[in-house]
Amino acid sequence: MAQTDTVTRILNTAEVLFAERGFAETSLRNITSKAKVNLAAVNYHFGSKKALIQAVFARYLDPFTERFHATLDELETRYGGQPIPLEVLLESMARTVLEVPAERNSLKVFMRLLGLAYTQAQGHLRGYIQQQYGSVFTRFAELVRKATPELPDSERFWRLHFMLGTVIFTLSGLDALRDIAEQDYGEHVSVRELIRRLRPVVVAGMNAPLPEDPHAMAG
Amino acid sequence: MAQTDTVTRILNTAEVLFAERGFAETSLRNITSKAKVNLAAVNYHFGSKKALIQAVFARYLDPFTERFHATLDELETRYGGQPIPLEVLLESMARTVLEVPAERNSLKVFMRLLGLAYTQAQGHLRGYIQQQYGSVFTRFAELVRKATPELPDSERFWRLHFMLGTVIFTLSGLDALRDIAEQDYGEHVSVRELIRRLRPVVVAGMNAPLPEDPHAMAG
DNA sequence: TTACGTTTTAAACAATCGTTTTCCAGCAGG
DNA sequence: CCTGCTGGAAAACGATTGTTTAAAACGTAA
Repeated sequence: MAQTDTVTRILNTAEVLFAERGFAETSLRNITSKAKVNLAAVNYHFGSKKALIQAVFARYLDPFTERFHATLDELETRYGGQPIPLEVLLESMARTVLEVPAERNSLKVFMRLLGLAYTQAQGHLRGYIQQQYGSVFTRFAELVRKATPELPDSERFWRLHFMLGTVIFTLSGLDALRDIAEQDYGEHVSVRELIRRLRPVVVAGMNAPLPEDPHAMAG
Repeated sequence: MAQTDTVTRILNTAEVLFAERGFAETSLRNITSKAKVNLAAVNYHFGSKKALIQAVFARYLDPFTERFHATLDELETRYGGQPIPLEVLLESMARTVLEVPAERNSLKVFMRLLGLAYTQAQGHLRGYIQQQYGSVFTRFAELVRKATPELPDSERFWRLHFMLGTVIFTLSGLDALRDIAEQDYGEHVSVRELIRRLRPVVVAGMNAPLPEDPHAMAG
């Protein structure tokens, strides 16, 4: 199928350009010219630029959610009702995140896209991701709840997002940070090296003592 | 001066729209029409859209750096050579961040702009901020170094950026998160409430145990 | 008043955007 | 044969972008 070739060439080029410059700053002409396909091909195969953006995300998130669900299945049977330790949960998530993009382009692109999805409002994107892939996060959050029964629900909610922020923010802006680190310390860090450094920080953050309540705590 | 009125009305409108939609998604016509000034006023008073973006940042970052330098001066004389505790440093930074926008619009706008500066590449912006306001961060990092002498330099560098990511990511995407939290727990969190929750997490993250080294650690 | 520098205004600029239309090439089954 | 369908190519669509131009309005000093 020559059609598939055009589609994947568009997707491969689009994901890189989106990750580099963002959605609004990347025109369809940028994509199609670099991908060596006709301009109209995007609207022909995807329908619109919005749909192309969603397709780029789906190509990462579909295999990710599938594998992550499988991983959680496996964990739940292995621990058979017993709460799964927080470290195991986080480690499993990190491993799944690392696995998926290995087959495709790079983890950098994947993380950068996640960061854009969060910050670059784009209305439709956040809704699409929430609706399409929200279930796996809900499931993960429920397992984290069982792993940290001492945490008030609202406190755990916020800490999960704090940690999500740490990881996505770091890996999303990795290129810029890597440049600074390299010129400051002359050391080049790999993504896996970074995740190794992230783990104890994330675990410590989740297990931090509860904030003292100044007036009254709603938790 | 009627000129100042136009300038500030442009800035006030621009910062809100930039924070809401991003830079590329906000046109000069959006700004000028909402600000009820002529379209050409932007190019007349600021020169270009890029310059307007930088001016928006400068209006927050100039007073911030000035106050933060003053705060650090005060801390250094109070502790007279002794290392300033990490909690004090973080607390001082948080207080300064909270102080500055109180006079103007809202903390939300300030944080959202910082998030955009990080993620929305915009080449010129990152360079501008780094070059214009890098010194105060360098000074802060040096004080953090003295406060955490047991940390390897590279480890501290990364953890500082981890924590920066946590705070900026959280407060930058606050609106979206707040919506989710509100519908999940029915509880409305204020920014100060969030910072109260952030503090123990950040401190714990900075003081986390060092990662075990799998092969060899360069730090 | 006249004159001058500053600010505002309306209009147009060229460039780029996402999308649509039109036409053509290739290949299937009747 | 030609009919129908799919994918690609070129061109044009109208809309919107940041920026510039030129003239009008303003306030102030001579």
